[in-house]
Amino acid sequence: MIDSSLELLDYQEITIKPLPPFSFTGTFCKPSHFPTPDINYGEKHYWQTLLFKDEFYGLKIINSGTIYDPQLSVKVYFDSSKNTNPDFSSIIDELSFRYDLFSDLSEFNEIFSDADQILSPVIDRWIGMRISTPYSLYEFTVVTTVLQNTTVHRTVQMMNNLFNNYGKKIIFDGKELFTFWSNEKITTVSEEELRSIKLGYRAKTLHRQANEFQEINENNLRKIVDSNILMTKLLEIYGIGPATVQYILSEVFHKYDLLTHISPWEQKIYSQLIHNEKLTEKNKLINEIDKRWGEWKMLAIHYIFEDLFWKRKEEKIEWLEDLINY
DNA sequence: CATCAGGGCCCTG
DNA sequence: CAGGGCCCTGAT
Repeated sequence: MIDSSLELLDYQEITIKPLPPFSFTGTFCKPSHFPTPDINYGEKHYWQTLLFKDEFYGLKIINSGTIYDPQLSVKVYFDSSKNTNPDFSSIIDELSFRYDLFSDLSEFNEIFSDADQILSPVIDRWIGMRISTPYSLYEFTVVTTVLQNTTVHRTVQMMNNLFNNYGKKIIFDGKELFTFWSNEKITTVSEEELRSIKLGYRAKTLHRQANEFQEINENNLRKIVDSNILMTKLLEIYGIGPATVQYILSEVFHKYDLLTHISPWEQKIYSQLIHNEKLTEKNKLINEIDKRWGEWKMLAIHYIFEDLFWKRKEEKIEWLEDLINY
């Protein structure tokens, strides 16, 4: 790429105290997600880029607290030559929403941490974990679009092609990471060009979405309380169908009370974990999940899922390997 | 080599 | 409301 990289030397350190209990690792590190070149994490540190209100930022998030007295130290790197007065308080608000830092999960913990056979050992390990995302709705929609009808391997390839062509490479804290691009940028790119970076028919989807997002105000969508109303709105976006909308509802908007669709590979995983069998009928699974976890079902599923993928990092789980197509 | 399915969705009939 | 088409790639 001709576009040169941008080095961010100045930073401001801000402190956020999430609502306890809070799991740093559980909230920031998601082993079930595929890797992207805008994020990097280690034991106690997490780095990501951020495109926020047309400005590029680099974030280093440090766990400087404990589960019951949580604290995050966030170094916000910025481009002091152009961005002389960054709005740090808006950045704090945005991170708080995206990572769901202040939600109260005490009811969830109370109901399930002792009595629930499947959940209680998982909550034991991951108490305070949030369903979170580093992304805006637009960015998340791009991710889910390149996930559709393909293997993880090719998804990774498509994301890298997108970041290489439309992202901005920034350097901060010794890290070299790409930022996401704006939807405006994609509106100026032809569908043919998108096809040339091997997005296949998704080129059309991404192009239409970029245009549609000119009219979408994410902050207004965040104000919608009713999950069903929000779901209906989201389904109006081209390329968002029943599978994708579930991920968006829980990961972007932190709505946990809707489960209407189960994809084939997830069906196999739930069958194993809940009924200890190869394949349970979809409706039976949906009913069982609703009966067990009610209003909290998507959060419960997330806990179980991430726990499973953490285990997978330590030891191969045979029945699971077959379901993950790399 | 050729064929095919893969963490869906849109569109048509 | 069921089912074909969609792009590319690695597996067979």
